[in-house]
Amino acid sequence: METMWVEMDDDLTVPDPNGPDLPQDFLQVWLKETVNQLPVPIYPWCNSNRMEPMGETIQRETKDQLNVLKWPQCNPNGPEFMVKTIKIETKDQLPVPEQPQCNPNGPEFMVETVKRETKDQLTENAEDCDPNIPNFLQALEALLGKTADQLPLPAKECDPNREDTLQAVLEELRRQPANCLPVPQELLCDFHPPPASTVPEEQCIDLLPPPFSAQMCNQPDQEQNYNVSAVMFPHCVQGNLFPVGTVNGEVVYAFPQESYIPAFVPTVPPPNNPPTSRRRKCSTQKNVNEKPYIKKPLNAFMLFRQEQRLKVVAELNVRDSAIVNTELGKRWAHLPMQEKNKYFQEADRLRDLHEQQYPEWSTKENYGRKRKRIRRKIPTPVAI
DNA sequence: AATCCTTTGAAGGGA
DNA sequence: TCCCTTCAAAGGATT
Repeated sequence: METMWVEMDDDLTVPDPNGPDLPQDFLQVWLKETVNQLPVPIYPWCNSNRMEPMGETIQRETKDQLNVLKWPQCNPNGPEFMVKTIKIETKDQLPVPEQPQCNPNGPEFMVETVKRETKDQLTENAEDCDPNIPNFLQALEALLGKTADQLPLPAKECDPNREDTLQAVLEELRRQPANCLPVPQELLCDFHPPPASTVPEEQCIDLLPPPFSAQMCNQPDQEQNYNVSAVMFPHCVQGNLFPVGTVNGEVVYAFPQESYIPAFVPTVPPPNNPPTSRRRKCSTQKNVNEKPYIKKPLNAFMLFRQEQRLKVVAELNVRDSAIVNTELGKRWAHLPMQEKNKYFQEADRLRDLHEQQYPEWSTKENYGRKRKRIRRKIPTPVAI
C-alpha cells in the first residue's frame, strides 16, 4: 500500500493529540475544502491514484456481470466497470459470516481485492471524478439524512440493522475526544508506510513506533509515550489520517491511499493481536519478553476447512473436530481441481499479504513455541 | 488447565 | 532431492 504524505497547509491546524475534544476547526476546514484542494483523495468514489493505463492491466467486465448494488460507490450509469482481479462465487459456496464484505442478498459474491470503477470515473484528477458533485462538502451534504443502508459504505460495513445516518456518524465523531478515536484494526494491519527513500529527509525526524511507523527509516524512541490518535473520518468516507511522526514538534499524519478500495478482509492478525487459540494463549503467557507471536497464514485446505466446517458439523451432527476434519479431508480429496484452485489462489494471496506485513518473519520462529505433539497413533507391532 | 486428536499444505532443516 | 517435523483451525475428548 502506498502512502501519501499530508502537506501541512497553513490553513490546516494539526489536532492536539492530548486535547480534550476533537478539533472541530480541523474537521470543518477539511469539510470546506474542495476535492482538488484536499491533500489526499478522501473522496470515496474516485481513484486519482490509478497508475495502470486503462486497458492494459485491467480486465473489463460488463455491468450486468457485476452486482451493482454491492458496490454503491460505483456509478451505476457508467457504461461498464473496470475490474482488476475478481473471483465470482455463487452464494452457497461462501459462508456469509466469514465474508462480511459480501452482500447476503446479492445473487453472487465478489471476492478478492478489487479495484472497480466505472469508465467515466477513471480520471487523473479528483475533481473530475463526478462532475455532478464538484466538492467534498457537497458530497457529504448529499449524503446527510440517508439511512445507513443507503450510504456508500464499504459493503463489509453495511449493516441493514443500523439506523444511524451520516449526520449521526459525524455528530458522534465530533463528540469523541481526540485521543479516544478508534482506529480500525484492519487499517492498521494494512498500513504500510512508504520506503525510506520516498520520505523527504526533513520529514523523517521523529517517528512513532509500530504499528504507525513499522519499518520506517528511523528507529523510534521506545521510551517515549506516544499517545497520539489517528484522525478518523466517517466510515462512508474511507480515509483516515494516521500519525506517523513529528516534524518540528508537530504531528505528521499519513494517509493509506488505497484504504477506500473495498478489499477482502485480511485474516492475518495485526502484529500485537492477542492469540486466539487456547493453546497459543498458554504458550505466550510463559514469557512476556518473547517476540509477539505471528501466526502462519492459512493454506488452501485450511481456508476450505474454515468455510465448510459448519456445514459438515450440521450434516454429520458431530462437533468433534477430529471427526469433522477427517470428513473434510475426504471432501477435499474429491473436490475438483478447478474448485481447489480458488482456495490455492486465495492462500497465495494471503501468503503474499503476510509476507508484506511481516517481511522478517519465518515459520521457524513459531517452532518450539507449541508443545511438541505426541502422536496417538502407535506403529503396528511387528510379529516375531 | 493443558494437551491431544484430525485433516492438508507450506516451510524449514537434516541427510 | 527426499523425508521428517512443525504449525496453521477448532472443539470435543483425554490426561
